[in-house]
Amino acid sequence: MAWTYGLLDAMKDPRLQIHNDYDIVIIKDCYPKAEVHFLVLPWKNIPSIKDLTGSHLPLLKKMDLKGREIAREKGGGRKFKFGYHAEPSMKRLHMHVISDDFNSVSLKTKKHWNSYTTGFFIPSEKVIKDLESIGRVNLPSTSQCSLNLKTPLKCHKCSYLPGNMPALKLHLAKHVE
DNA sequence: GTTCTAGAAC
DNA sequence: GTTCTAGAAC
Repeated sequence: MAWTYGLLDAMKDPRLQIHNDYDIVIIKDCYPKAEVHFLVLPWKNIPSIKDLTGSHLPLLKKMDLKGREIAREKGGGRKFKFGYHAEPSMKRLHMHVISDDFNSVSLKTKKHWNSYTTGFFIPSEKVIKDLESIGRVNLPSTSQCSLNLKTPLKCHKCSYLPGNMPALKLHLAKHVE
């Protein structure tokens, strides 16, 4: 499927690049799911989080550090999440740098929501800790991933349980103000 | 990953 | 009748 390789073109596009050096690039997500949403990618051909080993630690620590730096510089004081999807749809390892308002017209589905707010989202710190301790990332199983994505909607900041996506989006607006 | 839309849910 | 979601896309 051609669309799974979309990020390989996007990361080369200077119009999307926020930062670019010899081993990593940071781009704006083309369909941001929050007010600020960047992707940190290595130039090295690492297809997915499943391919990571201890040898990637220096690179992952740099991606983490640069991601936090960009969030500080471009985040306008917003709070951020840093991490990876357990089962990404697109090729090339990419770390999400996403502001925790989730205020975006591109946030449309339950899958979108649950991919950032359940165990489907693997924080960057955990990826690094797993590689340091066991030399690989301990990921949820395929069935655990599927359950995470189908979990009933829940607000990430309070106990509110929205009945559907429009209700969630109305509720999120209250946390922003 | 998105777009589109049938039919479920209300 | 309208809103919303889930699944196909050759």
